[in-house]
Amino acid sequence: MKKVSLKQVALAAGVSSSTVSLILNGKARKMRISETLEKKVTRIAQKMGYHPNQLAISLRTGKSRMIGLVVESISGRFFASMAKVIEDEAEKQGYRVVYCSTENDPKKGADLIRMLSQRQVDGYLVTPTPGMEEDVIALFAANKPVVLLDSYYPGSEIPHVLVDSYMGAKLAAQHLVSKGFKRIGYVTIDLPMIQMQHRGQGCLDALREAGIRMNKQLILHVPYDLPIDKTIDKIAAFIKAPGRPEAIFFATNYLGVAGLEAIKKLGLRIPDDLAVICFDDEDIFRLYPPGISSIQQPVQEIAATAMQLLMDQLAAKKLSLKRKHVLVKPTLIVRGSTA
Amino acid sequence: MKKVSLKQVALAAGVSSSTVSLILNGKARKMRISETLEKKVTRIAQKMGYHPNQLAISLRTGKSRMIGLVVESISGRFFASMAKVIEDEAEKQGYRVVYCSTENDPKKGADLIRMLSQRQVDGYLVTPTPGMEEDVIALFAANKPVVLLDSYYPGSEIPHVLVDSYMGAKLAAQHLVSKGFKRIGYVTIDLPMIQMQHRGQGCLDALREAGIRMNKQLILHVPYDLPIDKTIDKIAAFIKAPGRPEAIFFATNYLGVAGLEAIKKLGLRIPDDLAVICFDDEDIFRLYPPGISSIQQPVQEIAATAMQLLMDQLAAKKLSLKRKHVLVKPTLIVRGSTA
DNA sequence: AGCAAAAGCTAAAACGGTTTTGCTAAGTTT
DNA sequence: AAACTTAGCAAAACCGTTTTAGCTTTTGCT
Repeated sequence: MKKVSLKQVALAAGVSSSTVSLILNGKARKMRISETLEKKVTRIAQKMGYHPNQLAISLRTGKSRMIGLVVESISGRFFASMAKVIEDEAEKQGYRVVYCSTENDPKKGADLIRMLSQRQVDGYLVTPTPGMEEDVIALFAANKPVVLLDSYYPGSEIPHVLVDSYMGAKLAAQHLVSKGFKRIGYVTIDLPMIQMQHRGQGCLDALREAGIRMNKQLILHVPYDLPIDKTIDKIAAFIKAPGRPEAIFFATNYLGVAGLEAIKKLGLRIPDDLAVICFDDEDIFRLYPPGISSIQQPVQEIAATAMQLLMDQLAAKKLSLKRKHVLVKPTLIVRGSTA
Repeated sequence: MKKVSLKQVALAAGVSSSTVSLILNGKARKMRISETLEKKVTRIAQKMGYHPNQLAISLRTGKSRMIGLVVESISGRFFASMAKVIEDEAEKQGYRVVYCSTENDPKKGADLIRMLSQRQVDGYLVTPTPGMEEDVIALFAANKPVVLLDSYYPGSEIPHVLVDSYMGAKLAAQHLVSKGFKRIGYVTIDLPMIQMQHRGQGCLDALREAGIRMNKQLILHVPYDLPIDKTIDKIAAFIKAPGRPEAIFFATNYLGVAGLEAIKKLGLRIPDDLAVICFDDEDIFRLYPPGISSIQQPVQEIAATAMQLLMDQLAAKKLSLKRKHVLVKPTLIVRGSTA
């Protein structure tokens, strides 16, 4: 089944390996190989079950036809929803996708970039996490095709595509306001990533414009490396603190799910005791009674656009793209949790 | 950042590339390279930012240090829960994992195997799906390390590790019986995979042993390629059919989630109107009120064992393993849905 | 007939490493 | 002093493919 090399085919056909290579790559015409021979070699290669060694091809040509996808967590929803779209898109263009997750380990990100580069991937799709900034920027500076997903590095020119966090957060907050809620809580994660700042700002602006002032007690910053049960406890404490919110806006779906657990633990009813909305949708939000409102990211569009940007870079030698930074529009999904 | 080759390091150090290779691979001692030179070359390589081209190494050594993981769906839960464990385990042994999904496309499975083999992966972890049987068997026959997950091919000797479906199904059915339910429905998927037969048999035996006879109307076979909304409708129809079940046992978590949607649609209350238990746990089952009972697979154990089996094959030249077929024990998780 | 051009294919270098063998010079034996 | 070791490194073969630059043999033309 394996181990059939060009050389063996050549031997069997009684020709040189270059001839076989030319024929099998469709360059027979260009190289004036006779049709008779072409047919013969093709048949023999077929019969012997020849399949080229992709490693050798990559080594020789310098193109691996692989792109690396670096995400935060391979079990996460972002990955799950993105992966298939990206893979399909890549396949259409003849590329394979290699998935990697940083698992929030600052140094693992750098390692992964290095590892992908050693394996000669042609392009990189990465969701920026703290700790890999220099490596990604170095990569792009070295003229490697890179597209950032879900976030970006302010000050760097690296192409990216992500949802409009500011707009999404504003939509969510405005929705809560329109439902008559006054004491609106905001639960966010304590990570220095730019989109988190945008979400906070969007929420703040919406409330300010509605004439609602936000005090510190209505904002919860959850440390990013807190274990899940501690996170739930922290949110529960936040919910039942004096001056408790009537509605909560969770800035990520991870926090939203933790929030649901906290609410369940406290025995509160949604939306009667507490309304809930969450940035970024989740399977569970659709199903969980009474349905959790959310800000939905157009995942399909993000993935497709990112691949487009990447393919542009792969194709172009030096051609500078026009739209390198894409902001896609989120959608407000209203469900029972904010009724 | 890139493009530093062995040769360049050798040139810079004023030695031959073989010397550099030997030193960088720790074979300096064995080859009696002077310590002075070793230090010097190491330093220079470091300073130049040399990183070996993995493709070239693989081509030369014949080992890619990659293993291929072929699953049904990359967005599915099975993948999500398995991937991290496998990746961690692989990393410990210095291997990278390449993920692929067949997406239930019979011919894509075969393509993937071929593709992985062209990329010279060292070993294969695959969840068998219809349509790739011959290819996987051929692979194993060609002496490639292969381990099957989640299912297996009866009659083939390929190592596998999976949960004891028969026992799991029996546990679930017995649990329902012990709760006093008489009219127990069984919803399964119409796929010819062996573990599905075991689940059906386990359920049947449990009921028979309890003196409950199962009639055809209490069994629903959902066609495997039915779109999700049709599946939900079909389950809903099954639930409200004459002679409706008091409790339902879903044979897969996919069916279980669809079932929850159906029940929600019908406005039934769990467990008052209908008790529910499901083979294979899901995140959502923990959270979904009142908690959905399930048969939990020890995912961690499955993944670790599978990697163990694979690594054994990778290490051994011909050494036949003792335990090639592993059946792990499932656990009954009792939640509110069967109270 | 003589010569250039075209046809049809191959040799060889290159990609970037690993690994075995070989060569030289100094040190050790006898 | 001749014969062996041994230390220290370089040469070269090899992995499987692509690709360019030839090398023969025909064919076409005058």
